[in-house]
Amino acid sequence: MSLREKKKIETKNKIFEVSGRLFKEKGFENTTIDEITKEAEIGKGTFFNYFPTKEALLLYFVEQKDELTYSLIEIETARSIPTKDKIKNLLVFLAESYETDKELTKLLIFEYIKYIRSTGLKSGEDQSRHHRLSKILHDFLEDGVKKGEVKGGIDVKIAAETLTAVYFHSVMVWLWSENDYSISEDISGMIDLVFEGIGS
Amino acid sequence: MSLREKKKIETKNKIFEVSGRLFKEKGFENTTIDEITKEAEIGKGTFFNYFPTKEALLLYFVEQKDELTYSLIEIETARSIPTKDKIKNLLVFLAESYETDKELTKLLIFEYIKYIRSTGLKSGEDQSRHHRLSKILHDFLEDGVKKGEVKGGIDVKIAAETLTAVYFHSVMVWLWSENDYSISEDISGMIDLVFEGIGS
DNA sequence: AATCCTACATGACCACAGTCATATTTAAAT
DNA sequence: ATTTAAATATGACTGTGGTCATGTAGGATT
Repeated sequence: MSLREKKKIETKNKIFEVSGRLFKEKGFENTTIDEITKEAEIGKGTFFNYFPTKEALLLYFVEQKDELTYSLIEIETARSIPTKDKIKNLLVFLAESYETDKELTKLLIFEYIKYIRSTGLKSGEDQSRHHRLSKILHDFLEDGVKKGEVKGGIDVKIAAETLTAVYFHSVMVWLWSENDYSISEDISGMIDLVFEGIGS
Repeated sequence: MSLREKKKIETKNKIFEVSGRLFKEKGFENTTIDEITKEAEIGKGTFFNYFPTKEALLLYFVEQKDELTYSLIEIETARSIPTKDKIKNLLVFLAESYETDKELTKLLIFEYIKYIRSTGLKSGEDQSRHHRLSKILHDFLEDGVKKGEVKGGIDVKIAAETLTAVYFHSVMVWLWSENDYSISEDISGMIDLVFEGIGS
């Protein structure tokens, strides 16, 4: 590895380290680029050589967290249990992983939307939460059909989307609710309902 | 009405008029407060006497559009048709009302989230899209139960939330998709699924 | 009609994200 | 070694949203 590459990595790490600390200390909005660059002992312009915007930095944290979460999930859900339980476990686990820090999650979702708004989810490049989750659910459901636990006649794709919808909606409502209720029950109830159907 | 009140209304209208025109001409982001105030022939500070932020202005447009839409809906859905169709009509109608201007809708949703993020949907004051839609669906479903078109055993509240979830999710996915497919079919398919259930 | 009070108007000013021309450091070429 | 080229660093500068102390005009009080 050349000297240049070493320095680059070093600088990027320094920015992470410092900004991570500052964000925790005083929040994202109250931390300025000037502060970060001063603490990291680099010029202001240098920051923008590594991250195009302040938000891009935040986004990196999101990606890292997601990476970890999804890898955990894939292990966890490999167990062979009833399809419905598997789906419940998955969605509840995901939801609970946000439960630790409501404010941060709000911020991240917000920045995420801001991001996809400006970039427009270019050409499948971004396998975003949505597609990823949807795909996993899709697999679960197909498996469920094979095992006879899910109706054979349904469109698995639409079913996966519906469950994804239920999940995201629950998280959103929970995030912006004042009182701290358990999101798990909510999701669980909706999944039951989707399995049973509401038509008579 | 005093002269003061008249001037106030006049100024507010002027800001609307001018900003509406400029937003259409060059987009929200590319329109500066300086431009708006110059065109409206007011001081820059004056703008902030009427709207706390630039986004607040945008939000007003949202509210006005919503007001119109919901009043139309309440008339439209009074007709006595099968519950499922009623729900389909409602959600498809709502979704299609966004279909005319994808970019603007994105912007509005984004600003809306930004707004509720900062204010936190204080104390029921904001009867937001979500609660409003959820309530209408709730009524529809209860009516459906009475008419025997919806299962009696289910929790109507959860069912309403599930349908709301399906709706919002469809709109979101549609908004940020590249290709222009029909959102109506999507929603329609999901509603069918929720009525039938996916469990075997 | 003179005085006072209050609501509103105003633009100089500030904070901060992001840019860019220039400088510096590293690597390659000779 | 020297020169050349390319990558990276830098901070003065800019654009813009938002603030605030001060000014001004409408309306009440005498």
